[in-house]
Parts: sequence; structure tokens; C-alpha cells
Amino acid sequence: MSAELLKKHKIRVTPFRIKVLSVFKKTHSALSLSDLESGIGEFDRVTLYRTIKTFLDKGIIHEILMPGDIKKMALCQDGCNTHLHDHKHLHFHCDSCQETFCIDLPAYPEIVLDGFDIKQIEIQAQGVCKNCG
Amino acid sequence: MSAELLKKHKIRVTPFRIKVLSVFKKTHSALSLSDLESGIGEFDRVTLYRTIKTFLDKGIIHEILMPGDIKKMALCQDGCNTHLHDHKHLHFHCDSCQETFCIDLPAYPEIVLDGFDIKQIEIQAQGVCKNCG
DNA sequence: TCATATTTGCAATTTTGTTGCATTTGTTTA
DNA sequence: TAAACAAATGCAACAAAATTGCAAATATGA
Ligand SMILES: [Mn+2]
Ligand SMILES: [Mn+2]
Ligand SMILES: [Zn+2]
Ligand SMILES: [Zn+2]
Repeated sequence: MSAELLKKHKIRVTPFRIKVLSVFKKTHSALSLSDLESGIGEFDRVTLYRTIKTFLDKGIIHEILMPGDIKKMALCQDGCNTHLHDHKHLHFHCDSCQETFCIDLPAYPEIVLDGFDIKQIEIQAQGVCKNCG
Repeated sequence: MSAELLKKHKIRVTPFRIKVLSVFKKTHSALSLSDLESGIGEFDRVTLYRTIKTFLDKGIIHEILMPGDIKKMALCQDGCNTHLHDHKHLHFHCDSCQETFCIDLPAYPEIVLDGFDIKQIEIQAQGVCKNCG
């Protein structure tokens, strides 16, 4: 339940935040800013920007940036918070339907680079998704 | 030489384009828009936007999008063009110096996802770079 | 129910990106 | 090497996106 999620992250439960979360929960794919805007209905843009910022800070949502200037957002799984914001999953963007999905991998690739201390790896894939293929 | 690069991609050799390329060639890391702006000196913003668009279209530069809304650009290696814009290298962002590097990997990871037709994979890594570590 | 910090909504402003158009410039051809 | 012409530039106007300050509203704990 959305109110619980907000409480868990120690921020206040407000109608606007609940509304934004409901838009996220309604879909299986990641949302662009304009997806969100049209999902919300009437809204004040400043409040939306601030809500997104808060959700990102608190580890409630994460950003997905893909080649082609595609920028989306998706709910984090349990466990993310202000300090820990790590996702061991892949982001797939479908060139056909333009949807972006978070996909868990059976095995997350390990990469070692001499001299570099790799703290986190993100994988972005493009192609044709299950639904479109 | 920069003029050759432009000719290879069938676009005209102009002072502005040469200047922009020289900024890219001066550094080993990827550049943000404002890096470019300060590197160029005086410039017209419209021309810069159009130059960037042309360079992206032609496969002269590529965009790098990293978690945290980080957006940079870097020169492509030989072989990219309007139709083929694929890079088998990793993008590493250093949390300490904030620089972003294109790094060739000895072996590029293969990923298979049931039902998905993966055409391209991008890997972004974060941590501490060789210089800072 | 009250006190208070948080959140919201609005106006004003700034920053970023786009469009149209006249002028200039690079390249090709004769 | 001059002329022809398409491509590129620079400027002004515009449009869209994002930020800031502040007063009013509201969620929460006491
Ligand atoms: Mn994700
Ligand atoms: Mn690169
Ligand atoms: Zn699809
Ligand atoms: Zn570094």
C-alpha cells in the first residue's frame, strides 16, 4: 500500500504523493515525465518536480537514462533508501513499443578493470521486447 | 586531423566545427554540454546545438547517459556513421573526479534474455578511477 | 485539539532548447 | 580562379522546461 511506502521512507502521506505512486503502480514499465503528467491528470508542475526529487532522494524511484536521450523513472524495489540506491537489474528499451522495462537477471555480469574500483554497474539493452517480438 | 574527420563524414569543414572537435581532442574524458561551452570560448548557442546534432547524426560523437542525470559526449571511434552507431566499450564515471571515460573491454559481456531480442548493450560503471584511486 | 514542521500552489524568473530567416561561407564545376 | 549553389552560421523571436521565494494549507505527533 502506497501510504506504507511513504511512511517507511519517513515522508508525509499526501494525496498528491499517493496519486503519483498510483500511476507508477498501474504500469509494468518505466514512465517518462510526460507519462507521469498525463497519468496524474491535473497537477502543479512545481509540486511534481519536487515530488520526483523527493522520491529519488529517498530511494522510492530510480531514473533510467538510455541512449537517444530517453529518460524514464521506475519504482525501486524494497531496500533502496537515501544512502543505498543499487539495482542489480537490467534496463531494456524496446525500439518498437518504446517501453522501458526493469528486468532481473539470473546472473549479473561481473567486470574487473585494472586500476578502477567499480562500485556499481548498470546495463542498458535495446531491441525488441517480449510483447512486440 | 579534424578536417579529414569532417570530410570523411561528408560534412563541410568550418572553423566552428574544427574548434568543437579540438575541444574533444584536448581531453581524454567525455564532455558535458557546459564543458564544451567553456572549452569553446565565445560561441552562438544555436550553432553549438546544431553542431552537436550533426555530429551525433553522422556518428562523429556519441552520447553517454549515466545515473544521476549525468549527460556527456565523447568522440566515436572509427567506424561509426549515420546508420551504424555501436560501441563495444564501457562507460565509467568516477564519483571522485566526476570524469567519465570510454574504456575498451577485453571481452564484452553477452546477455541472453528469453523472449527479448537484444540488439545492443551498453554498460555503465561507477566508482573510483585509476587517477583518483 | 494544538503546535509545528512539512508540503503545496502560485507568481516570477531563469535556463534551456527551437524556429525562421537573411547573410556568409565552403565546395564543386566550368 | 570565378561563378553558382547548397550548406552552415548568427541573430532575433519564441517556446518549453526547470528553479526560486513565499504565503497558505495540511499532516503528524504531542
Ligand atoms: Mn530499474
Ligand atoms: Mn563511449
Ligand atoms: Zn515492445
Ligand atoms: Zn577520478
